[in-house]
Amino acid sequence: MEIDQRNTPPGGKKREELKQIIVVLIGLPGSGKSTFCEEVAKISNRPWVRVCQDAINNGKSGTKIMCLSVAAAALEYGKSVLIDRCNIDKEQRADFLKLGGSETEKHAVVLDLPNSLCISRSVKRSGHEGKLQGGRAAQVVNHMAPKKELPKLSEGFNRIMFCYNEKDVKEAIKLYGSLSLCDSLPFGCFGQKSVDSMVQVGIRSFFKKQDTSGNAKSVPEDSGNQGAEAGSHTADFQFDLEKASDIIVEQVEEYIGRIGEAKLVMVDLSHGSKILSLVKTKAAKKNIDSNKFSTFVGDITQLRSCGGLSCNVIANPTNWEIKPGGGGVNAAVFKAAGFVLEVATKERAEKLAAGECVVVPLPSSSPWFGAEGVTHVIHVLGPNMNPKRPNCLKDDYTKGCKILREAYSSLFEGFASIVKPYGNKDQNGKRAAAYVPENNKKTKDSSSSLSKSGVNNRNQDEQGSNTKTWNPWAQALHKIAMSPDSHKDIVLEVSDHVVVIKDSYPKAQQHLLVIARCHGLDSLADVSGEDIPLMKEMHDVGLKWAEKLILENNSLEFRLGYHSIPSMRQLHLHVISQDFDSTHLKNKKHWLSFNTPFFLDSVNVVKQLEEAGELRLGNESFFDGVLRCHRCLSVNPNMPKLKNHLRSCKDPLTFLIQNGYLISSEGKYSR
DNA sequence: GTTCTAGAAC
DNA sequence: GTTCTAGAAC
Repeated sequence: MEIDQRNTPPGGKKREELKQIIVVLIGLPGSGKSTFCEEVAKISNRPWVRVCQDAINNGKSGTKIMCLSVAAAALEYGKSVLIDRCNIDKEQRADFLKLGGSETEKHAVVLDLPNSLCISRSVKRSGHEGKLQGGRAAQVVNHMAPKKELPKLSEGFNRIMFCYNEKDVKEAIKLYGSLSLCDSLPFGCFGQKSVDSMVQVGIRSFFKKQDTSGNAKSVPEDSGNQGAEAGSHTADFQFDLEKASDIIVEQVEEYIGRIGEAKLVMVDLSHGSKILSLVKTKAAKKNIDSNKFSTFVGDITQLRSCGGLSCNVIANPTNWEIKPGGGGVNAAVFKAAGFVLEVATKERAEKLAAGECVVVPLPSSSPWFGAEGVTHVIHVLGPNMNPKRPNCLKDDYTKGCKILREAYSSLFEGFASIVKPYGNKDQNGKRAAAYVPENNKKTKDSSSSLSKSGVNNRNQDEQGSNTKTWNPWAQALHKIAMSPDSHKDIVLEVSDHVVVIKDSYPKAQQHLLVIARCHGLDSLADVSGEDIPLMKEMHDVGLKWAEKLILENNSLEFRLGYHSIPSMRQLHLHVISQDFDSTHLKNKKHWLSFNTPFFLDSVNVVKQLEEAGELRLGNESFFDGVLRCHRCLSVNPNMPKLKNHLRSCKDPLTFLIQNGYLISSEGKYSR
């Protein structure tokens, strides 16, 4: 099931690789950043997303983290991104350079127009998104101007373009606006005046932190020095091992009954780990079921690929700022999970106090999600007994033990909250496993209390349909599948294995359901490898109907997929046009259930079953998300506004096209 | 899943 | 005042 290569370029040429670019605009207020972005987007046929800090918060000014999050999502969806904020110094730019993959090109466009021009423009403008206008604008520009710092390739940019006047800007707009999907630009610095002349025009402070060595070091490697926690030492485990193992076993014993069928495994990288053997012995003494709690020697970041263990949830002994660094498990976890974990973490909590934890659902764009099947990371902060680190408890083991106990307790509470809904329903199904790294205690204290909002997430895990009771209103599809003859008025097609109907409450112009007729297949949770032929048949039937409907109206585009956790009983495939133009599309859940990873594309479901033999399902935490347009990725404040926006947004569905998920008159799946 | 509606948000 | 959301009931 691969994309039909014939479809994409109309010329029949083999599809070239799509080049994604992140362009970091650099310039004072009034330098023309927003105009640059708007002009480029206007003339370009490439899917640009403008990430504007002045308007990112429902049209109001937002935070850098919001910008990072939106930019990361846009890149994930195959868009190129324009970062429309001042990005005046290296520090401001650094996080944006970590976005995207190694294939993503990082460009800087410097709008270094005269300060006087920036000021006069800012003062005069009205209706500015960031409300920066009038006299205050002049103040801000004057304040900001001395802090300007010239970007360098060594920061991580592939290309830097300097504009000093309106003519330069126009040329840059033309250049970026003319880039088609697969075009690239030469790497290097372009248009830069000589250093001497720059000093002459009085931008001396651009050199504030300039590296005079002339070395253009590769920056991406130095991620270690983020935050106070970074250091050359690995996380020194200086908690008394006897005491620690007592507490661990005691806490495991207390919580093991509360996590249903889920399992706990404690992991250490080193053979002959003292803490592992102590815990193992003590757990055995207490007759803790070794099927439910075990120890394991191996790399926590590669448990599935190298250890053969299928785990969803990883406990991470982090630092108080919940940031990468430290060199131990924490550094490894952040590295394996990628930058999206940092973004997802920041959205849930800024810092942790000792003994606290935060549950972070891992975005599906994380490499760890795909490679190892990790769905959640629980960051937890333990007590610090190392005098070389701040907030050392010295030898105060009364306090230390209390905090360690709290740390494990909150960790297991967090884990239980993830697995609870389905964890104890299934007898033979998949399970969520929490991994408790050995050096799970460390470092600093923090004064602020943590928002534990992250703890209320539910996990996909197992939806044991054998035990699930379905409400009467949820039985309609089941009844149709079991006796299609009694529903001839609504059945479009019936075969031995499937029934096709129009959805009674279509969420788009065209919305069909391909329902499996098999007994005992209530939802994706019941599907296993043996159902692959059925799933393929459902896909083919859905595809056939989509193609038929496209023949009748070639502007329709379709997506085929399943809800991770359906409301209606009986496995059913949605065949839904991507206009989402329907009076029945009413609430957030309607939208999010089709436009987040809660919706699983049929091709991907089959692929996962073939490759892994089991499925990774989405969970209901996606329903907490924002209402983002599936085309241009803009965020809309409520459903009516989103629906209004959808009526006019014409951006291509790049993400779906790229992944071969979209069925349109332009192309189709191979069979 | 939908409908209805109280009350929150604007 | 109107618009919009979200929870209860089915």
